[in-house]
Amino acid sequence: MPDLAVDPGPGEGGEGDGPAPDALCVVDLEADPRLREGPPGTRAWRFVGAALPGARRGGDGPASAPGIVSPMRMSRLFGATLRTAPGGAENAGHQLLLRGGYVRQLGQGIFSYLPLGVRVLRRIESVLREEMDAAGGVEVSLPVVHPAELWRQTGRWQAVGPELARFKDRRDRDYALAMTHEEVVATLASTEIRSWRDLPRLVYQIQLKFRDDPRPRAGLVRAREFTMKDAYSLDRDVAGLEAQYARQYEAYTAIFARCGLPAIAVGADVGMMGGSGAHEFMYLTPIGEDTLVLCDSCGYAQNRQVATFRKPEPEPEPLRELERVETPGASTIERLTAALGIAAAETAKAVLVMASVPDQPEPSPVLAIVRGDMTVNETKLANALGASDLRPMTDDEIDEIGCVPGYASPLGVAAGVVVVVDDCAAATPNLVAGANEEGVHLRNVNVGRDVEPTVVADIAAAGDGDPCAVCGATLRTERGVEVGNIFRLGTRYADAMGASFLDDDGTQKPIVMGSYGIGVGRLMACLAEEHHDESGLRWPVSVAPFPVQLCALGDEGLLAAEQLYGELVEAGLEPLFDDRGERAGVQFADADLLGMPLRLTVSTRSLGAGGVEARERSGGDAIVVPRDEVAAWVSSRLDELRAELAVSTAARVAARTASPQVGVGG
RNA sequence: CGGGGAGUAGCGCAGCUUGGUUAGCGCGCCUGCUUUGGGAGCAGGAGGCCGCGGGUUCGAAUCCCGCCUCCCCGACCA
Repeated sequence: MPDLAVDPGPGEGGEGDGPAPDALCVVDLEADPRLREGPPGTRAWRFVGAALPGARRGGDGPASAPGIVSPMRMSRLFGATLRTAPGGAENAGHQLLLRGGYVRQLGQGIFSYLPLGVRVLRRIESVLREEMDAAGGVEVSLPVVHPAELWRQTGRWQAVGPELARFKDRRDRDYALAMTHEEVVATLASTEIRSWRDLPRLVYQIQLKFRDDPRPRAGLVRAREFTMKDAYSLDRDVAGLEAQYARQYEAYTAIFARCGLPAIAVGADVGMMGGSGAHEFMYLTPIGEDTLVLCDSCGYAQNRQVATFRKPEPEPEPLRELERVETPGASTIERLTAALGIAAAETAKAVLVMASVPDQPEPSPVLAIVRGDMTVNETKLANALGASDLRPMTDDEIDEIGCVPGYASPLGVAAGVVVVVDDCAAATPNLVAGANEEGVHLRNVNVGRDVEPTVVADIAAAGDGDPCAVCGATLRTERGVEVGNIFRLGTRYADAMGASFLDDDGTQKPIVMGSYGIGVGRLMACLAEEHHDESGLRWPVSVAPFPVQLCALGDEGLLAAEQLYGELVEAGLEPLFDDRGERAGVQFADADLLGMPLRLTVSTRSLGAGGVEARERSGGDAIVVPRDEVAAWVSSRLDELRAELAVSTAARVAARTASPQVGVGG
């Protein structure tokens, strides 16, 4: 028993070699009868914890990750379990995280993590660190408060809008809260990277971000303040970027597999990041807000924002004379085709928007044309225009450019209106289009002859039933949550921040960058969504806050459990010990709710049966493990669960990516 | 930002239409006794600026005005 009076003094038991004092106190204070009498005093807590030699035992985490390898008594846990979820929590995963005392909401999109939640985060983070390190990464920690100047240099101070939270300091200088860290990394690189010999590099951090999301929702899935693993690759050339990009793709695949999240990579839009190509890693779930376009035949997978499809080849026919046709009340494609007895594919649909283009002070009017059997994809349209933002035109604005709602047409539109025509509409002859006149359409409109498009591009949305652009098989859509992404940034940030290096040919060249993000809290939320049942969470062994929960029933059970707890701790198994002395039902219900992979129960009954009852949260019958084999059994069962995880996660992915009609088999 | 909904005890809710005793219920919490393998029973108890501010009234949780916050649906993201 350690001497309570010993004060190790500052410095000892600190960073690196010592245990996290609080974690230890929890274990050893309680074992000291002197401290069980009343609330432990601050002195005793601090001194006992710090004075214990070598008290952190076992665990597989590195010594630099305090808090990961520590057991816990529920009597010391902070955070109550709730029988009913707070109102407003809609999806099951979020409800269970609230009910289990993992997280609490503080404000819109702002969350506190309680001890259990923190432990899940730490587990995920240790997977992230291992994979980033394995990919050649080095960890940094970058500021959350950024001087505005940084963002002005890349133009994003103006470009990103209110999602970037801004404030002034006491001297009226502008600052931003970090929503991402490209600017800071590029600035650092400009001083740290001098020669081609300093490249390639990969820096990463696990750091807070703030994005003033216009609409946070679904709990941790879309928070405003969130923790993100963000990595940045620095390379000499595009070939180097491609190599690191591929390496990150592999690392991400490994990360999600290890965490037990069924996620797939899809091609994606680059959004505000800019650059030349990106992938998003999507958790496949109906609660997802993104729509993915998938081909079961060839594996084509893209976010709908950028997905393409094989458009029909228009029948060639001679161009006929333009012809007015009265179409009273036919202000929609549906009514128009009914009125004229033609197919939607024979019509042209006009969509009117105002587009904000970064260098122009005022948004410009845009008239976009697709065939009536297709719909406009706003992201594609924005990309075709180089626009940062699109919004629907108001009625006044429509009037101003000489259009009539429902009969809008590129013919006779005001000068200066940007006309974007989908490539398929441009190639289809003799379309029926609006006449910019109430109740009147035009037959035989031909792009090129009657309409002079500013841009011809693919702006049509792909969807269910469209033919795959690659193999022609039928595409289908799936919902997903974006849990990670990887961007090829190129030299945009290096150019802006002056981050260059001296190459071996004696010339200064800009550093080629990539950036790679994973939302840690979002990943946790997705895991809760994926791994639960009606009674609670069912954490994958790799991310569970504790691998095993120890329940103790009755006085005899409690006594035996105390000893067993010590043995498990000794064996490095990090048990969560329910030492509250609650009734069986309460303990079991909480154990189910909290969701540790294994549950051990010690009671008069189990001891009479020869040992300890063991049960898995994922299901199956309870078994009795002989008293002196428990630690070994737990250890080997956890190993098996770890091994099974990758397989079961792969199966979960397969179940959602294979086409439904393919039998699963026995 | 547009549209809809909600703020009453730690959590979930009723009361409000038609103002009027001390603002209720379930769960949770505290004390005692009994119980003790799937959220126990009995008894006793604690806990409320009824979101905030103003107004109407003899009197406001309740009616009126303003504001704040949160949730949901649409335009945006890890």
